[in-house]
Amino acid sequence: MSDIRRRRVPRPVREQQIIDAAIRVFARRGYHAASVDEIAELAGISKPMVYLYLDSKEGLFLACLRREAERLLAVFRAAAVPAHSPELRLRAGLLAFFTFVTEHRDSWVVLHRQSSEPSPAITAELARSRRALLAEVTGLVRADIAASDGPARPDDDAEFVAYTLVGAADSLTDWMALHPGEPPERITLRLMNMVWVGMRNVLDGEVWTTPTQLP
Amino acid sequence: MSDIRRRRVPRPVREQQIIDAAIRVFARRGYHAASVDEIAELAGISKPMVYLYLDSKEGLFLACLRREAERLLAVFRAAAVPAHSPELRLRAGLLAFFTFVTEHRDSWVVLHRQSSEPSPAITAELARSRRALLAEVTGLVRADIAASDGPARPDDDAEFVAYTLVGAADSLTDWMALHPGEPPERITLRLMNMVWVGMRNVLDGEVWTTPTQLP
DNA sequence: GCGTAACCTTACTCGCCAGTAAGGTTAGGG
DNA sequence: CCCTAACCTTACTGGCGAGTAAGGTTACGC
Repeated sequence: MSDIRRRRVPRPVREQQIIDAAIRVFARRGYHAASVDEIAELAGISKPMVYLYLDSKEGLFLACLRREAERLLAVFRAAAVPAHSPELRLRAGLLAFFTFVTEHRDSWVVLHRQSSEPSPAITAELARSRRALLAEVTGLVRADIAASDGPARPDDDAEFVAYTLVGAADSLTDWMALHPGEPPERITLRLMNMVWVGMRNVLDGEVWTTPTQLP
Repeated sequence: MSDIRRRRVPRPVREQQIIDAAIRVFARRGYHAASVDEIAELAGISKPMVYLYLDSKEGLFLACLRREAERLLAVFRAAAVPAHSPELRLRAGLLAFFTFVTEHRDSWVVLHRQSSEPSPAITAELARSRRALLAEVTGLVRADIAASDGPARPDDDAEFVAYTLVGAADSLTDWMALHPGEPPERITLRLMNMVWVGMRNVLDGEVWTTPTQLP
């Protein structure tokens, strides 16, 4: 480290340290159970600093949401560049996602595992960031529709596929925790194997191909 | 209703009413933000009754978890009977799930959308109920492996597929909220279309069938 | 070298909520 | 009819945690 026992730290740096600590605590305890005191202590600072810089517990949480949503989206967009074919874009996007979650597990928990509605502002920001990710995925899926030779499908289908993909990826996040050795590449590969063919089925209209007996 | 303005209600009935109310409040607010007072009021009763019958806030939450986990498992098992072919079993299981969530949205939220760790006992019970559902799905997937003619695959793969399915189904729960008209049958059909073929790919070993260009 | 702004702390207040004490009321068995 | 157990209430306590008041300390520009 280059900081020679510097107790006093300039505001922009300290703000990031506070947000770093907050993400860890919010992820571990959830919004309500997290205490600002614990966050402050983890950031190596006392509570009033948090209020001076981030305004309130809600403001602190919003700052976490905004910063991490931005980060995740940036990583995702950088990977799924339009230069590739639709399926390679999707593959790259998934790989970027799994890599991100491997490195920033807490961020994903804060962004996507919040059940309650602590306040209108938080509900809104949470909805914003989730919609942004879903929109990105839906865009990839739609690019695939355009590349397909079938008739134009309603947007419903792209959205449906996007929800399926995001949900699957989120759940596989837990699977990763159970299998620490597994590299993101292998998970991406297996998930691609599992959904790529099926996506075309859904996007080309619903034709369940192999019913062996009818109910 | 058959109750002729009966203020006093026998314990077993009242307990269920309290749990009903608790599920609604826990789903809406989350474990920590939920107040026992609000639950009591919604159950048409005063707070000490809750403590008399369910012991503590934690005990109340555990009762909710146990009752609803049991319910969901029962519905799922009743639908996915071994008499059908593997794919029809899976279809029936998914349909049962989506039907259950349509009718008992709050139960699913309480069972599956809890990020924090309020107490060791709750963490344990939460893990138990999730593992039970995953085990059920993994069982279905394994039945499919047995029916497949490929070599015996490691259990990893069945578990991987189960996580993907549960995650996708959970996320589609949100999609359902956005499309209230959509019947569970249509969602099940689309999801089957999307994953059925791909499952075989994963279970038969990873062979990404259609890469158009390599990275 | 000194003053001022930026950085930081201790030590509070105040409201909310889990949990409880103490006792009131009705059903229904004898 | 009456009395006891089951049902239910009002009215508290105690602690935790968000938010703040008041003031102390160091860097750094001039």
